[in-house]
Amino acid sequence: MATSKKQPVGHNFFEDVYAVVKLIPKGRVTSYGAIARYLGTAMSARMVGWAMNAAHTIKKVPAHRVVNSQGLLTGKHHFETPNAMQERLEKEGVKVLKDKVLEFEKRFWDPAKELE
DNA sequence: CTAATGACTCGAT
DNA sequence: AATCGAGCCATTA
Repeated sequence: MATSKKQPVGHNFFEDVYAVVKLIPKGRVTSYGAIARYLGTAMSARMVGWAMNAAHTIKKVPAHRVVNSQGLLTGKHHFETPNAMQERLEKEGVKVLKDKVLEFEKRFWDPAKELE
């Protein structure tokens, strides 16, 4: 039991990103670059976004809490519906106006600092 | 192997 | 404010 290896998810890279995203407190958001810096030099902001693309397939990651450095919901087009991302954020207490997180700096959750 | 792409970011124009 | 270019690195063709 539980000795199954060769999981379809053989990429550690993605799991690292998922782990951080899952740790984002409810009502908070973070950016791709922040996650990238926390994971290290082997990571780049683009890769985080790329990992999220796979994450949406798995659907176990609160990708709606990840936005770009401007607080814009850049990935909303990758959700089931373009509104899904905003709806979920508002549902958690994060106000979004025109695809942008309000009080982004206050909502911003930096893993490099919070997990320090 | 090379080339192109991407849910990014920053600085310059 | 808007646009462009370069850096970034994994994934795919």
